[in-house]
Amino acid sequence: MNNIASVAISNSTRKFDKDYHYIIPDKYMDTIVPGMRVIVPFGKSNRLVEGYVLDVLKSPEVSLLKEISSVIDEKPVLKANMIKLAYWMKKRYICTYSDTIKCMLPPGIGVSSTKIIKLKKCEGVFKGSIKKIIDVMGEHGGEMEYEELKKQVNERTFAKYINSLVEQGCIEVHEEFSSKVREKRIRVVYLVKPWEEVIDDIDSNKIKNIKHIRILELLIENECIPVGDIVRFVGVSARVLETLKKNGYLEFGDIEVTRDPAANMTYERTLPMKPTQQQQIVIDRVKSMLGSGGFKEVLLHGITGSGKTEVYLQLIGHCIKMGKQAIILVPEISLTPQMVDRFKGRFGQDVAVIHSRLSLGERYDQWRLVRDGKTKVVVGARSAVFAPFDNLGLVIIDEEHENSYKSEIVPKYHAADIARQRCIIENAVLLHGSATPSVETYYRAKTGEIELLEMTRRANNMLLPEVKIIDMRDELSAGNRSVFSRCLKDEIRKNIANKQQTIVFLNRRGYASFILCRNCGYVLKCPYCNVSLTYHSHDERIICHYCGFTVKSPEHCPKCKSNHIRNFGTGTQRIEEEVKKQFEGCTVIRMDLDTTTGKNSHEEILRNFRDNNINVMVGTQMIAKGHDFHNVTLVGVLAADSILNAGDYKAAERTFQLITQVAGRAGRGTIPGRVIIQTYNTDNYSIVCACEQDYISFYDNEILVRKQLQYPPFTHLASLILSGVNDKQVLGRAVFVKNELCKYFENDCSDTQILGPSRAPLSKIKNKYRWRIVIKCKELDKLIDVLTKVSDSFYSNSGKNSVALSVDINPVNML
DNA sequence: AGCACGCCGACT
DNA sequence: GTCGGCGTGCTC
Repeated sequence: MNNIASVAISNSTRKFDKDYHYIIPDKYMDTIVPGMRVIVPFGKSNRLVEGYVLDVLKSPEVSLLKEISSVIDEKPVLKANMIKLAYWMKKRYICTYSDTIKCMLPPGIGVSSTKIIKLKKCEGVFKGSIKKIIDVMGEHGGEMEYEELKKQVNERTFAKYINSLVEQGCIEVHEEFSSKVREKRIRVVYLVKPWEEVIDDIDSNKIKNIKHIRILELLIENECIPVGDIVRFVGVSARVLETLKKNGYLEFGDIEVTRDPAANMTYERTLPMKPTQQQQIVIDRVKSMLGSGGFKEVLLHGITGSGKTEVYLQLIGHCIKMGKQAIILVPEISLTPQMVDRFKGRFGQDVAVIHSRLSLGERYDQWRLVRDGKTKVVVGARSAVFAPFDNLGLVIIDEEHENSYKSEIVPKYHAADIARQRCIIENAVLLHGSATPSVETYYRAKTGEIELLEMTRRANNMLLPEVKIIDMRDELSAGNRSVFSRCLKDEIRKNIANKQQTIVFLNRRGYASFILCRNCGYVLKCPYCNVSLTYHSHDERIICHYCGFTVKSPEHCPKCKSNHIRNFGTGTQRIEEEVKKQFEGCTVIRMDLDTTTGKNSHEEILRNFRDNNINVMVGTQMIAKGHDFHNVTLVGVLAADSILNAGDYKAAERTFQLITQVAGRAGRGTIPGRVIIQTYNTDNYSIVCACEQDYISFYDNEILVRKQLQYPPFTHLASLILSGVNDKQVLGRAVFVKNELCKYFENDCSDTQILGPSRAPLSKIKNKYRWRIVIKCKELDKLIDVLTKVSDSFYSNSGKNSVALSVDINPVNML
């Protein structure tokens, strides 16, 4: 008999996270299946906690098991595929079951408990604090929440008094469990008398109140109507309905409704377009993969404008026809109404759109629609990779190179890795799409690990913009100290005069400053790591973020000895002011993280820019994506090398991707666009290749650099961050971790490098000091294995000192 | 994490 | 002699 449940405990820590076995009581024998949440007694005090049933098995290995206390769900919240994924994630990300499962469930679904105290009998004489407790309870009708009572009694040893009162049988404590989200139910009314009789009653003047007649007429036409609607349409109070109930006409009831964010929207139905020849080849190839029924992974490298989205739509359509489900991931920033319209327009009710602006309730309902098989497609950002389908056919990751696919919180997963594992478990096809694929993915495609499909022609015959690179060293020697080159200034003036719009792009990253000589263009680099050194103002030193190499900030350029050496880091805000100052009467709008905090501010700014024909928009990467502004004919890229010098091994790649994308914003209309790129590194390959929109040359160059410096895809990186309030203590723990690492890597250390500990790039956040250890290792499995051992030993020997360890395997951001 | 057990100082 | 401080160890 399968009477034992293997349960993962919610909110556990690594230290005690494993499957615990519980007896399934007879009354739940037929209800409990894997994937349900239960309440179980846990720990010495048997406090009741939420748990997830991972498995149901036979006969106990140990006889002293506790029983499951109660069941939370009617239907499992996790299907078999998701439980498999949870096992895998726990290993891969060195986290807890609970961490992984929280990714899979909608926020707010978790139960929390409230302790309720009830007064039973209060015989005898009470004094002091005990009397106070009894009195307060009495004032509240003999029943109140534990926390509330504790607050009112305000005694240090409150818990003790409560325990003794429970022992005496004076009071009773029980726990109630509830979630933040639940199904939305509304009150409805429906007829209980046959409608023929109701009509008779009306015709025979038995009912004299006109409002009663109106209500009954409505109910004859509609089976059941929400109370709120009747109140609104007929203009009566709910009282009137009570009267009708009393007279035996109607009855009240509850029905469940779905909170649909798209309920009041209409979408224009779009039909599949006839694919171009290149699109057709891709579609046919992926269709045949879908037909094969096994796991397949493919990269679609399609240049901007080659019509990737239409390919996605047709593949998803095919997937639905096969009776399978599909997930399409897009960067959060791309989840704009235009994008949603396109999917809703094609698939209607079959598609659920999940984005961060949904309320908890809306999210919960969308999640349930997917779980219950009521939708077949999910469009969403990173977290949508966990959509609870059970017959997955296809996962598409659009703009696969985007950083937003990497989670910044535990577990620090990359959506592509989760998608791959899901597709392996569920025999589905994984498609990465991008105009500028990440070097890692393209490498896998070139080496034949995954299939490569290409679309090299534009579907819409758009012209490439004319790109000009401006050497800012020339500007300086010509006496121009402004942030704008003379050329860009002229072009902006022209655009203002011609009533055409301009986008000025600046990748502002306050802390990512670098040191550059404005005379010769030399950037200070670490002698050991070939990355830029960064300036730390608090001790006026320059530091390498990789190995910890540091020197006092120099006053003269080490190369040309000039004193034009400067610390760089200009923000968009300063540029906005600068535009206003330089171009009289110019209207300007700024879009960056600081101006888009509001709910719809993002859309608002873009609409304002378009509709009011604002002259100049200044912004960070968020302006780089997706929007077609037909009147934008000029794009200026300031400090194109700002990321290049940020001290990250992905810097060149990111620079290339960003410039390629920003340049694509110019000339989307009929007038050809101009792009002006200002830089001190006119001959850097990432900038040159971006100007020519030449991905292949960029890749060929970059892959050599990666190989030479042993960076991904040739190794796997791990970043371990130790943080805590006491700087010395943190360093001490970092050294401990380093020693542990050396110990475990000792046997085959030949292809592994352990760098650090050194101060993390963000050396102090919220009063916590941060130290970092970076590991480069050729074998992922080995790396994970060692890191698991090291973090286990870190926690089992953590003592009272409060230093936290955060492990990120293959981080996308080294800053 | 939370909670109990356990072994030493300042109070009735 | 007891109350209660928080170090240590465990959680089916």
